[in-house]
Amino acid sequence: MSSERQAAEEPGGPAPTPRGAAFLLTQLGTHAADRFAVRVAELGLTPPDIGLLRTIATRPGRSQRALAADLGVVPSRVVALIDRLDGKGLVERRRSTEDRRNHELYLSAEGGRVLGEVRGIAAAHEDDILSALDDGQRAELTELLGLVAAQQGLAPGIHPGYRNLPGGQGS
Amino acid sequence: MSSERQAAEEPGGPAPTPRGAAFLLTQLGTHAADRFAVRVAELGLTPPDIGLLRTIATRPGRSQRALAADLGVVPSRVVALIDRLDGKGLVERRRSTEDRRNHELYLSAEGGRVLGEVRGIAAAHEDDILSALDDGQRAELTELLGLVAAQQGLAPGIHPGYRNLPGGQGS
DNA sequence: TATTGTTATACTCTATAACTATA
DNA sequence: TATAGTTATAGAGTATAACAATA
Repeated sequence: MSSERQAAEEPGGPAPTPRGAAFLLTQLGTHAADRFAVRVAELGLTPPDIGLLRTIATRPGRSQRALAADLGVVPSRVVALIDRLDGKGLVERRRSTEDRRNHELYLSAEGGRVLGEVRGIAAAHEDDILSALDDGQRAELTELLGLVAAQQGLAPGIHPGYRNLPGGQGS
Repeated sequence: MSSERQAAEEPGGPAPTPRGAAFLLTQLGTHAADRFAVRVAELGLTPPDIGLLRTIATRPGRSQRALAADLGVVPSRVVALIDRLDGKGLVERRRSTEDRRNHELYLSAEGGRVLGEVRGIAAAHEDDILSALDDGQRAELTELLGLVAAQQGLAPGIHPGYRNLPGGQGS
């Protein structure tokens, strides 16, 4: 926040709150995540569920271990997440015939259908969040965010929220 | 995500992961929050701590109840957060002389000093996150994010992460 | 002996509800 | 009776470590 003003030197009013781009990013990122969570909750799903469905759809037949590595979470957490989706009939575990220790993960037909619904929800969500901007501004914003994400080393489509870090407020 | 492609119709490769602006926002927002958390951890503070320090600095002398309302959290949570900061000597609770039920909240001298350090950290954080962009692009991004934040009704400087919503992955 | 998936356990964060003191 | 702050408790989420089956 190179343009941030200091509190003690403002006699007229107290400390300004940060409005730098980094703060705006976390503020808007949390807001967008919250809104999306509300939307997919109507399907009985949580945002982590969605991430799993997407990842399995992208590369079907992989093991739970490999999925855990992709997402950057511990294997035991994948167990609990898959249990949920398996119980809902959205994901199937199939014992590998090559190595019977492995579970190959696949989306069920119903899982594929639900993921299609999620795509519709995501599109509506995008329109909602960006409703302040016209098409040109949306393209501009998307390009700038893409540049930042690439430079910061964020894997396309993998949400860093699967990682384990302290806190949660951010600036 | 109006430009999102469908998985089943891509024979060459499996489902693409979302790259719309809304997904980029949550991805980058979470990433920026994580990075900031790591930075302030060196001061022994968490991101929620920072938000409290900032809010108290902005409007000193207010009650815990009022602070809870500002941040959108339950009063009992403010108790725990202030306990932390009080124990570190950064915040002072003073019994109101007008209504002895109230605790007026103030930053200690040390608290003000630490908040100054946080401003430096926030500036370095901003430079880090935006290092992919030149000055013109940073201004452009900040303006676009400001438009979106205003339209979405986000209060300047108040982090929505203080709210209580399900999930955490977002799109 | 090493690896996959699982279970058992503990820890952190946060909300709800009951309680104390002041009004 | 109502309100400010506090304490006690419970629930969700997630990690670590021990375990069983398979290699």
